Amino acid sequence: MTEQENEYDVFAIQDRWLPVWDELKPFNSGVEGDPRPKKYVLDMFPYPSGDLHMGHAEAYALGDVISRYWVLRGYNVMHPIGWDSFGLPAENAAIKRGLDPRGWTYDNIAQQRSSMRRYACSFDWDRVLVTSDQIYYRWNQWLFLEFYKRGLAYRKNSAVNWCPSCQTVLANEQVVQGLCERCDSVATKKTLTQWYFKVTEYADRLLDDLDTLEGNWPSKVLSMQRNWIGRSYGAEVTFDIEGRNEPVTVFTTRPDTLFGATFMVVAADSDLAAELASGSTPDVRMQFQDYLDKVKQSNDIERLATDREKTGVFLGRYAINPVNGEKLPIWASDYVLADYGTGAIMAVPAHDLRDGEFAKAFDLPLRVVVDNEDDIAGDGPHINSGPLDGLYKKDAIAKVIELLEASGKAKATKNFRLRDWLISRQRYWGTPIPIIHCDACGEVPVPADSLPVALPSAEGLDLKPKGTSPLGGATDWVNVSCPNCGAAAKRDTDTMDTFVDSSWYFLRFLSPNSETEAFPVQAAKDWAPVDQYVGGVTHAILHLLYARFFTKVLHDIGLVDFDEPFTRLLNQGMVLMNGSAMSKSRGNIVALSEQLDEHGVDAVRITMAFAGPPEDDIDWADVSPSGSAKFLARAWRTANDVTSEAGVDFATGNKELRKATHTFLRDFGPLIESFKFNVGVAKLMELVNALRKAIDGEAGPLDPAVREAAEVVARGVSLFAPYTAEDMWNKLGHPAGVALAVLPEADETLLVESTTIAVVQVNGKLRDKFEVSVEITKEDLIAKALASEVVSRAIGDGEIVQQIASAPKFVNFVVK
RNA sequence: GCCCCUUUAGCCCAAUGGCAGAGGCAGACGACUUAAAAUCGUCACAGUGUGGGUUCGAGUCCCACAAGGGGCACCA
Repeated sequence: MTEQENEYDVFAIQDRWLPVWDELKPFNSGVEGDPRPKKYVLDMFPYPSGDLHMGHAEAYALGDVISRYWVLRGYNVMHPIGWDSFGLPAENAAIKRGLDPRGWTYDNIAQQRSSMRRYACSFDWDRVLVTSDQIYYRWNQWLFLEFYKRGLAYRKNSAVNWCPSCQTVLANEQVVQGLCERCDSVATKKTLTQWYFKVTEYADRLLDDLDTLEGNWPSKVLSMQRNWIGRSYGAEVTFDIEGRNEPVTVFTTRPDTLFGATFMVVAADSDLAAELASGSTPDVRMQFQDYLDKVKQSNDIERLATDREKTGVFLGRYAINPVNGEKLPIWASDYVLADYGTGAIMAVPAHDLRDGEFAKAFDLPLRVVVDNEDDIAGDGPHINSGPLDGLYKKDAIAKVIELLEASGKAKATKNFRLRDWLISRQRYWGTPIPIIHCDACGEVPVPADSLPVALPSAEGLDLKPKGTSPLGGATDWVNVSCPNCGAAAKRDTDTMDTFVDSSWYFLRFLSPNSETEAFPVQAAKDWAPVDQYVGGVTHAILHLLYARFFTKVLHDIGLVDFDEPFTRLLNQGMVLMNGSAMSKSRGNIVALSEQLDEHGVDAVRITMAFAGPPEDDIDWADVSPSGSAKFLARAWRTANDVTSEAGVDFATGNKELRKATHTFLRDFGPLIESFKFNVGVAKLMELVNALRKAIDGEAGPLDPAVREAAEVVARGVSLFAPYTAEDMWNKLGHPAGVALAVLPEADETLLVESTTIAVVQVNGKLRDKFEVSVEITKEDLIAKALASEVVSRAIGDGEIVQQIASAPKFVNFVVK
C-alpha cells in the first residue's frame, strides 16, 4: 500500500467515483420489472438563473438524504430533476445583452446540470425536463384547452395588478405588500382583458383538504394557505336603492347588526359607484370624479397603511334598510375593496372599527345594537334590534337571515379572500396561449392536433417591455386563419404565467419525452402522488396552491386518482451569512464553488445536514465545513484500518461494538424519517467514535465487529457524503454502489440490557443512582432505594407520604 | 392590529413529563514529534429568556410578559 492510499484525499476521491457512477446509474428508477416498492421523492426544480448557489446546495443535500435513505431501505426511488426555465430573468438578461433568452437559459441549465453532477445529486438522469422545451410546454397548452373546455379558463375585463417596471400584469399572489415580488416596483392597477383560471371554484376543497395534510406538511404552510384562501361565513343582504330599479347586495359577516347600519359604502373604484354618482346631482358627480382621481393616483402602499385617515364622498343617493325601511345615505370610499364580496358594504359604525372611523370622520350617526362595552366587535345581547333583542350573535344571525329569507332579502353565504388566478403575461419568454381570436367566431381554441403553438424566434422581435406582448410583433406568427371559419384571424399574443408550468411538472417526470400525452395515466397511478416533496418555504402559498388546484382539476377530469399532489412536505430553511440573507448589496455572498473547492463536496453536504433542524436557517458563519471534513476523514480512516475479509461472520465480533452498531441501526431510520438529519449525523459520529476506540483498543482491526461497524458507517455516511462513503465501501472490499447497499435491520437480541441505572429522587431532587437488574420489581427497587445511605440522609426525620416508582429506572419519595 | 414559530454552555445544537448533554465548533491540557501540522486521548464550561401555574417530578404541559423571526392585514 502506498502512502497515497492511506490518506484521505477528498478531491482524488471525487475524481475517482464520478465516472464510475455515470456508468453505474444507481438511481435509475425506470428499470422494467424492478421488484422494489416504489417511492417518489421530489426536490423543487430550480430556475436556471446562473450557477447553483448555497441555497441550492442545502436543498439538494437535504433532498438527497431522504432520497438516498429510501434507496438504502430497499425502495425503487424516483428522484428526478428539471428546470423551470421560462420567465422574466431570462428575458431581462436577453434584453440587456441583446441576446435570445434561449441562449442564456440553456447555457445556465448546462452549467447547473454539470454542477449537480459534481455535487453528486442522486437524480435519475433519464428523467429530465425543461419547461421551455416545446415538448413540455405544448402540454401546458393542451391542459389550458382542457381547462377552457370546462369553463375553468376564461377571459374577463377587470382591474388588475400591474407592474410598471416589468410592464406586465401580476397575479394577486405576486404582489407582496403592494410591491411586485420580482422587482419590488410599486404595483399599480390597470383595467385589462385577461385570462384567468377559476381557482375560486375549488376554494372550499383547497381549504378543507388541508386537513388531510395535517402532520405531513409543516403547520406553518398549512396556516399560510388557510390564511390566503380566507373563507368567511356570513350573509348577502339586499338593499333597495331609491331611484334605481336594481337593488344592491352587500356581503357581511355580521347580519345580526343590521339594525345598527346607519349608512352604506361602495368601493370608489367600482362600476356601481360610478353609476350611482352619474344618477346624482352635477355637484355630486364632480366631487365623486375628483375623489376617484385621487384614489386612482394613490397606490397600494398608501392604501394599505392602516392608520390612514378615512376618506370618501357622499353620492347623494339612499339605500333602504330591509329590516326597518330606514333610509341610509350611500358613500363612496377607498376603504371598501371593489373586488371583495360585492364591492359594497353596510356600515355599522358602532360595531366595526373601520366603519366607526369613517362615521367619525364624516360625522355620521352611530347606533349601538349589541350590549358589549368592552369589545365593540364582540358578542353580547342585542338591543335596539326589534325581533333580535336579547339574542346573542349566533342566534341573532340565524334569526335575521330567517326573517329576510322569505322576501329574498338575505341568504347565508360565504366569501373568500382567494381570487381567480390571472395567468396572462405580456411578455415573450413563456408558453403562448393557444387561442385564436376571430372577428366572426370570437375566441377559438387551437385544435388539439395543431398543438403545439410554438413560440416564434425572438429574432427581429422587440422584447423590451412596453405593455403589450412582444409576440404581437411576430406578424407571420400572429396572423392565421380561423380554425373554425377560415377567415383571417389573430393568435392570442399573451403568454402564460410560469407558475402554470410548475403546477403539474411532477406528473411530467413520469414520461418527460412523450409526444403523445402529458403524462401516462397508469404510471401516475403507480408512482404519484409525490411521497416526499422538498423545497423552500418561499413557495408556501403560490406554487403549492396552484399545484394543488391543478391536481384537483386533473382528478375531476379523471386523469389522476388522487387529489393532493404532495403527500409529505419538507421546507428547508435558508442559508444565511452573518445573520442575514446573502445578497450582492450586503456583500455577504458565499460562493458555493469556492466552498466546494476548499472543503470538497462531501464536507459541504454533510455540513448542510448537520447544521441543525432542516427547517431552520443555517448561518454559514456558525458552522464548520472544515470540522465536517475532519469527521469524514476520521470515518474514512476506520474503513481503511479494517483488516478482516469482506463476508466474515459478524456473530463472533466484539459484543460492545456490535451493540453500538445495532443501537445505531435501531435509531437512525426513525431520525431520518422524522427529518432529524442533524441528530442522525451525530449518531454516526458516535458510532465512528466507538469504532475508532475498538480498532485502537481490545478488539483490534481484525475483529469482525469492526468490519460490521465500518460497513454500517459507510452506508450511513452515504446519505450525506456519497464520495467518502463509496471510497470506504471500496476500501472494505466491495464493488461500487454503496448507495444501493440496503441497510441491515437492527438485531434486537444484541440490544437487550441485563442491567440499567436506576435513579432515586427525594421530593423530585436526584439523590442517588445505582445499577439494578432490568427485571427488578417495584418493591425491590423501593427497598433498595431506602437502603441507600444518601437517600435516608435526604429523607432524614421526614415522613414518606408517597412513593412513586417505575421499575427498573426510577423512584421518587415524597417526604413531609 | 390578528395569527404562528423560536429562546438550553462562548457558538451551532441534543434531550418518549423522570440523571439537563448525544454530537460538533471554538478553547485548555496530555501523548506522538527534534519541532510543528495532522492524528489519538483527557478536560472545563450552563441549570434551560422572565414571572406564575399544573404535577410526586417541568427544558418539555398551561397562562402572562420580554426579545428575535415569519405570515396576514381597511377582506366587511
